[in-house]
Amino acid sequence: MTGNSHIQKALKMLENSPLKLTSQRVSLIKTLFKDGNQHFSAEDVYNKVKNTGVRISLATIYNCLNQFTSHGILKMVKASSDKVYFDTNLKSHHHFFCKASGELTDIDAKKVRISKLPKIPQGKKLNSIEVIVNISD
Amino acid sequence: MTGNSHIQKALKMLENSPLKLTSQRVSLIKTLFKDGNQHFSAEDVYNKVKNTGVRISLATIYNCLNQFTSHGILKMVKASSDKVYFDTNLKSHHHFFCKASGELTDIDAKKVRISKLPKIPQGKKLNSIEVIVNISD
DNA sequence: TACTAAATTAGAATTATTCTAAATTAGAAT
DNA sequence: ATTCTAATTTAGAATAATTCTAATTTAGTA
Repeated sequence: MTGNSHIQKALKMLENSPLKLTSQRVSLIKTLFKDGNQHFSAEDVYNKVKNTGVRISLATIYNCLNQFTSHGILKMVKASSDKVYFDTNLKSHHHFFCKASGELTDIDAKKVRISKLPKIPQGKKLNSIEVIVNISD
Repeated sequence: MTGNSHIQKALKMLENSPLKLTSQRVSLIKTLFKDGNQHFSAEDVYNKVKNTGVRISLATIYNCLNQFTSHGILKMVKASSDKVYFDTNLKSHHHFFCKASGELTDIDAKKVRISKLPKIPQGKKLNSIEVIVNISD
């Protein structure tokens, strides 16, 4: 184990972005990408980081998560919940969402095939397709 | 025109539900279902109703929209926005969402075919599949 | 007509998120 | 190395959507 490759890849993306390499951003990435694909809210991240001993303000957490998202280092997921989740899985994929438990799980893009789609409205271009499979107990 | 059939159908659903037939609920349904399939936020509804001369408190709007949703008289839609939208289109369908304009448009279920889907996790059951086609200018 | 549980309401409370303005810092220029 | 400047961080205030509270009203039943 010569360093976690998820972390390395994310740090590389940060370096290649116009964002400055601050200690907060580096700590954040190390915490977020440590355990592979994960979903978390801003509050989750705030606590996760706090547990590592580092202290980053909630405002900074929000700032960074949003900036990471707009620079492709994270994805944002909105399921039928009341808060935004961030996703370290950057590959194209979909989600199971269980409203009762609030649980969000990845679905590999390969496991879903969309074989028919309507034409995109005049003057607009396709950006992404999100499939949310709502499940319950 | 012997009365709007969308309104009639929604009112029938209200009557068949355990919800009481209050003047607020009836006004709401008449306003919401007047123009066919529509998407609106709670605030939109509040203003829409106010324009008809009727006054219903915002708390009641929220209460009713939520109750209508859980009794199948409305659908709730969450796109990549910061508020919840309610949808009078009860048929199974999907959505185009343009983040820039905030515009949400229906896609008929027939225009989308999902020909492959992963198996549902242990002990859970499939509830619904939501496809959001994100578009931009 | 009276009764009771459900519904409505104003306004307070809550939650997630963004904003503000002051202090700090990364990275470029010297 | 030192200085400089724009970007970043931060605490705390502000905002926006939504839910809660507790008092009043009402629908539908007895």
